Amino acid sequence: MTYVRPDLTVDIVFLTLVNGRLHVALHRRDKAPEKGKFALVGGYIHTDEDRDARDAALRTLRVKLDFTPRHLEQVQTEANAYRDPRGWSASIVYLALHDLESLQPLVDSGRVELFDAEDNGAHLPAELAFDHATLLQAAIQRLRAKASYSTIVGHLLPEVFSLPELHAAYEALLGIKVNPANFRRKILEMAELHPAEMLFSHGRPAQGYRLGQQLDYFDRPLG
Amino acid sequence: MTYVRPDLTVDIVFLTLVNGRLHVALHRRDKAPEKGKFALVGGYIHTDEDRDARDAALRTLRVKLDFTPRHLEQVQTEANAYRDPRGWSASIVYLALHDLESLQPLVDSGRVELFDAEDNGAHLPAELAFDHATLLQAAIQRLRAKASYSTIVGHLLPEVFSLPELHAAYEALLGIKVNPANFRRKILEMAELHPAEMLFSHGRPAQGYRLGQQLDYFDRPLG
DNA sequence: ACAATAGTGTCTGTTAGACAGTATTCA
DNA sequence: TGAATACTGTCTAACAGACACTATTGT
Repeated sequence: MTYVRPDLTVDIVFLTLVNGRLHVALHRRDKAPEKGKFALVGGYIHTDEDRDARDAALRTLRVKLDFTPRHLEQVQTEANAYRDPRGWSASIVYLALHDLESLQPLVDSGRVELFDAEDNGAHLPAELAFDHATLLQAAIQRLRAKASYSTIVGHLLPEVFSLPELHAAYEALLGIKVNPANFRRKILEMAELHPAEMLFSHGRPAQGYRLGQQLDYFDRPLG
Repeated sequence: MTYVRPDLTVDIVFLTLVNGRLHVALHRRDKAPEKGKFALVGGYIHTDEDRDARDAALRTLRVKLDFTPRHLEQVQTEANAYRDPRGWSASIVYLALHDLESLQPLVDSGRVELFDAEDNGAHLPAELAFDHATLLQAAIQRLRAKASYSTIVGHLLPEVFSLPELHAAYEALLGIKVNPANFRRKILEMAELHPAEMLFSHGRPAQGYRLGQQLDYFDRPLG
């Protein structure tokens, strides 16, 4: 006996920080179904060219946006009979993170639009395609959960960042206040941050830092 | 253009505790490919009867084992060109947990065999089918990670359990020693445990507890 | 010199961990 | 009454959080 094989796609929740608020990169669908609605960047897995699902996500971002994000991780798989009007379908959802600055060309060229994703999606377009509003919230929840016990927040910042910047991103993402002095002490103690060049802006210059190759996980929550 | 749709399956990593060691329920494959090898319980998604992937996992367990586990959660999706000799395939991996006692009939009737899954799989059958050895390790890693900041360990115990039992399971799973007095104070403070009937064994009877409906998550690691 | 931002030192209340002691059962 | 296990009280060292202070730049 053979069974009907559901469609298998990847969808990428591409997030960045704009003025301390999480934003998601969406684009308008140019094909039916859901034509004209805003949607996550995504696409079918191409079994002939993708070695695995992660490859499919990276290829999709490369082809549709000409971009490779600083961070990409699998979040979950949404697979059911009712998410797509065409029938049973499965989407492997990925979370992608990058800093705003290097993302700006994508926005300027119109390949994606950024939408404020805070407040449970209150500022998003009224209707997103398929179940993408749900997928988005799941990815944000994952990001927030990881934020308090890992260096993942660093992937929303430029490659070299200062501790005050990291501190601000941290506070924004978790919606809490953390004493700057204590933040500094804890993060330097728990995370592997590599000193980089100094960063200049208004007042005293700040020490720049770079993340280690791997995400590192804290033994206790930060904040 | 249409694309070849990969096979879409669910595989369930079914774990329980035997004498303080994690064991996994496996069964022998009775069909090619990989016929005769031990494998995770799993199967195809039936688009005609399963509403979603979780349903497919539950149905698979019901049909193949006549059993519904106390806890079932999605772990990750392994999707690539090389995990199945027949070609591109995707497996949505679920983690299932249950206490040993109520699982025993399954073992006795020969529907599954339990294997010690500790020590990185050193005590498993030499070769598991497909990439199931990898899927198993991923699920165990997830369980261990969640153990330190949630009540998930409780799902490896009978519905009513004592704090010393929970303490022992906790120590076994994480491979650490925790002072019993401190464990007791912390867990009662952070988790929602509902007092149940007393449990008798050798010495002084222990207060029985029952988990709340939802897993609860701690604000700080336990131990 | 002053505004602005980065970074340090130190005090205090809370919590984690160690450990001694008490309680309640069965044999 | 003693062995076995469950549970409680308390002391101490470590840590989180608060906050005052110093440092280094641009204007």
